[in-house]
Amino acid sequence: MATSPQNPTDAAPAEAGAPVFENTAPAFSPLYQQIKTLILRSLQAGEWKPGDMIPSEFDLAARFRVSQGTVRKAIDELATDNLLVRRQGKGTFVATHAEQHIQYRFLRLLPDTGTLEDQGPAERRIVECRRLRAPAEVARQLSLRTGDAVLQVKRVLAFAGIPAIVEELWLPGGPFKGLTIEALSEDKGPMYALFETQFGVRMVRAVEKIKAVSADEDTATLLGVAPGHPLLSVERLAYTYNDEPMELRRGYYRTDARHYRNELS
Amino acid sequence: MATSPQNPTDAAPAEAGAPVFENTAPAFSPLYQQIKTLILRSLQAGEWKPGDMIPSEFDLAARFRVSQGTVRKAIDELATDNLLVRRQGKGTFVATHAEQHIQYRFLRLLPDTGTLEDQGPAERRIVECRRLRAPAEVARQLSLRTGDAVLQVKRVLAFAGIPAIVEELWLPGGPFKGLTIEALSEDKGPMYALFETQFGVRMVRAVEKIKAVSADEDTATLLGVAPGHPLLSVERLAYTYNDEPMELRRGYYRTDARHYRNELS
DNA sequence: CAGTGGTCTAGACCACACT
DNA sequence: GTGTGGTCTAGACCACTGC
Repeated sequence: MATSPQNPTDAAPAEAGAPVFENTAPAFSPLYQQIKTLILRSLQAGEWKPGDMIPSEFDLAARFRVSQGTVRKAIDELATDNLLVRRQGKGTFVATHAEQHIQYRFLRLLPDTGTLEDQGPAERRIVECRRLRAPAEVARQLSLRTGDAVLQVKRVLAFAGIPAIVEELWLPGGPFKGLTIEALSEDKGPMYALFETQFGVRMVRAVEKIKAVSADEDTATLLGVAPGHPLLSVERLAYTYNDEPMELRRGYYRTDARHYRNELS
Repeated sequence: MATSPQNPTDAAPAEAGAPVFENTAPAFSPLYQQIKTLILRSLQAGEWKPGDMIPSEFDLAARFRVSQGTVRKAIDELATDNLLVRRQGKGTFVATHAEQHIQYRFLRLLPDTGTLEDQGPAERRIVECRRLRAPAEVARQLSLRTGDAVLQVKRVLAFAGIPAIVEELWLPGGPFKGLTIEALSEDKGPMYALFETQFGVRMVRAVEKIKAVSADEDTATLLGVAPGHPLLSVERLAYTYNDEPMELRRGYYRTDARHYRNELS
């Protein structure tokens, strides 16, 4: 490939698939960024599914007609974004919520004392799973129109028999068509793993807004505390590949014996 | 430098300062990691202070007798850790809490509605600054011995006249010898910036534990809420360069019109 | 203009995993 | 052994900043 994207030389006659076209737009973007975009596109299109091994750096370099080092830089950034996982000697894999040794990658509620995997796995109980029309606020956050079909799921998470979290999920009806309370209840493992295998939806990142609130009657009952008990209110908006919002989640966390852990840097 | 750390060739007679000595220990670490450690050591030693420009990649490469690309990789990682800041065309600089266009890098409390820099800057009021002996729990977290000298600071932060945060800081007495309530009160700008300029202590990262609690009498009065009002309890342990804990901070946040924002990925 | 970081390439060799 | 990612080098050129 040319040393300058604007000035291709003999080595690479720009054919179909060649990612270099700088002269078209005022914006300049480095080759590795273009490669990154192309890889992302393949991820979105489902060419490589969560858990799959993607082609080797060398193969991708040939496919995109750039050097292996350029592909490497693209993959490096996708790996630090947790979209890909590199494994030396084996290959590069599409990240997945299943099979990640940490069971709940997005759950930040930890016990105040004791180890990480102390009192066993979380016990899940699905309370409800309904199909209904999106309220205005839910629709806005999910980039839908008010009244569009959405799924509402309520569930309770407990540790060692003691309920710790009650939460309500809102999912767009289209991508999650066919989701039933039975499928949710029977499933073992993270819900986001089920979303991947059953609906091809991979949650990539999320933003949470946290507040302290007083428990209302219903929530207090579900969590086994007195009404008015202080709870952490956690509102999460989760996104799939293209910064497309795919889940709105509102949870109430008991923090008597647990805390929400956050790392700043 | 040699292509193999274990097998130096003619080009670089290992002299003082050469970072390569793989045969001494069973652990293998890549060259760029060793360079990273050496740069970190210079940062800790204060050879380059916050805001300073460090030598160019080329100069560092000569100094450490490695290629520029290897230095680049080391600096890349230090930059993603927010220890260094690269500025194209200008140089690489030591990160600082002052002069960062975002005023409070570690403060995650945002207004529910409105822009980032909406209702003006935070108003700070120092309530107290005392020198005393470390309680057991404080000492443990700061890696001190019970009874060692520590500084305790209490302050209130308000936005547009409405108090939003009350917090209590514990600082080790040694590094912060001479810190007075006057210095704190007169200071404009982030407290962590003052720590850098006055005490040479740079906070690099922090871990926060978040809970929901009910306001006690004193806290309620300071924050202008009723006792029992739900508050966010935020306990922060902040570290300087060598993962050395340097500040314990316990804060209570009002979250009526604000929320703690967190990004998951 | 010179100096800095940023991109891209090409090739060599190492460490690791599987077969 | 073969194939993968991981490290290291050397050199060329681009983009940005400030003199």
